[in-house]
Amino acid sequence: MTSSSDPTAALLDAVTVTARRLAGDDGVSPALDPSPRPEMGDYSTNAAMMLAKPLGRPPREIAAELATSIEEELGDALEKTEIAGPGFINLFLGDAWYREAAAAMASTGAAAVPPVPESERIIVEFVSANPTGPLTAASGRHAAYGDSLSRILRAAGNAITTEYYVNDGGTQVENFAASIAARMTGDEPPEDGYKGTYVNELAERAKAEGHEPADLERLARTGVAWMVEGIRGSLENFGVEMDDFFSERSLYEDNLVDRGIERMREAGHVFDDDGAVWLRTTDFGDDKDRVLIRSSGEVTYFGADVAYHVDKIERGHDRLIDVLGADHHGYVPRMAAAMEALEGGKAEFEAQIMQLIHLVEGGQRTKMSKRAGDIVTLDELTEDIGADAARWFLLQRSHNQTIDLDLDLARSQSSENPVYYVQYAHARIQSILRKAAEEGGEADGDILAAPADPSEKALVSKLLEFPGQVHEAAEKRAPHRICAYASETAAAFHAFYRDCQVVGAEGEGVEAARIQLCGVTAETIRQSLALLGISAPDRM
RNA sequence: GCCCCCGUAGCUCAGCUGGAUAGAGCGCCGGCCUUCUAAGCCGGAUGUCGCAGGUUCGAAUCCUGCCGGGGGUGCCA
Repeated sequence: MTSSSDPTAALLDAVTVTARRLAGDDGVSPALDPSPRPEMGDYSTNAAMMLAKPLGRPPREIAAELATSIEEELGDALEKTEIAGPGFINLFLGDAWYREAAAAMASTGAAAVPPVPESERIIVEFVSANPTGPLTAASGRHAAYGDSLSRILRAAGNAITTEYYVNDGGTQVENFAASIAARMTGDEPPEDGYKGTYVNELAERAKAEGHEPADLERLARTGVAWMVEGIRGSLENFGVEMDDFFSERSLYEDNLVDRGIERMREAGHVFDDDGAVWLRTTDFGDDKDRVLIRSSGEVTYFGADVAYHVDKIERGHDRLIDVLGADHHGYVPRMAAAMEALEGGKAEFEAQIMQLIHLVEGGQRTKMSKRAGDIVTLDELTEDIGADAARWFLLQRSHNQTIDLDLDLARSQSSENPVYYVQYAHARIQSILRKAAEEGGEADGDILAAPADPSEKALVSKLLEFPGQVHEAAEKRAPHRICAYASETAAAFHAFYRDCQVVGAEGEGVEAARIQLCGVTAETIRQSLALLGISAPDRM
């Protein structure tokens, strides 16, 4: 993880080494964080407080001892140390340290992220909305989250596949076909059918292409194909990279369901009762056993889904991440149990539960029911406020949190959307770099010797956080942290912009150093936005 | 009944594998464009971190109980 070329890692190494030496314990891992306030130095560590208990000595006393060792370890890079509060050691760094740090980022690639020590092959399944209607704004939240999470996990060094499970079998597809048929003949859809206006459009198209209302089988297949086509388009417009669409029906055609159930039967976890075939998920922590094949002979959704997950494992994935809606959380224990029953922990199953999103319009929450047709679609949302803004709104909060998205606000104040704040910083930098290129030729001098303004140091410090932020977002499955980081980075740049002239700056090496810093900042912002699936415009 | 999410500023929410004076955006009040993009910057006001105990040198953060809001709990998908 750490490398000597990473400036903050070098600081942390020095702190860790001295702390371990004093404690005689290789397990001690002190933290090094940017100081909360300038008077508290540049970085601070809690090392002394962590050692207080094992050593049985007052933290400030330990801190004094550690500080001396740290100063010896770091030499000239360090201006001074101070002991503060309950026992924090604050490190004060010189301008040269920041110039070297910026230069290191410029040479290794600003946004270089060291890979996780144990890289995994991960398949992320998300959206997987029924192909009986267009994607809703709620699906959009799943799409934004799953896509961004995948990008972040990939950036952290994992091998990622993204997949959409198409539920093209089952009763809801029959209802769907019946609804189209009804509209073709001018009737109302059945009670539990689909009533959205898009069904009328499908009915028109079916008629135009010579479908018979009586041929429900064919209507179902074609209708689903049309919807999947539309869903692919919606995701594409939304900037989602979906590697595969996996058909539920193909499970039957490839005989994967029978095979999966057979394997579970061999493992001794399947039993027959009341004419149905059950999986004894209670052996693995579920609160009741689950039906795989109904007494009618039909395979349940669960039965098919288990077979699908088995297939994911057989394709060689170490970890299966399912992004599921809050209404599916009760489903998690049984799938986890099934995976345990079958594979005995060969692969990790992990569910990420999305909480609800409420769209607020005219001060009222809109109900979203696909069957009633009372929906705001993802396409409408994308068209309303743009894919970039939509993705930002959907990603900026934890996926684990119910959110209100005020559509009126998103529309009317789109120019004040936080995403523009970040994009604007990027565009501003590009403008500076264009001007620097036009007036080029004078940007030389010793960059490392150039003095650094406080807002330059703050910006460098923020940029240095990028790899750690990516790893933290990956570990916590939390894209919203990247939103926060991108905003902070933009703010640090805007402050720098206020304080520091770049092109034509006075002083030995200062202009060159600042141009370099601008380049590193632009790259970091661009990469951050890329992790969110948001564009980084050069002009606004 | 059982399970999951949530309760932090007027609003929407970060922070929650414990650390210094609890943050951001929006909204509100007041300033800043002859200078690389004012979609920006600076200053100001606003908090019983739901309540009560416990653990700790230290709790918004961890533990227990309670209150309040939302969701789930099918031989549906």
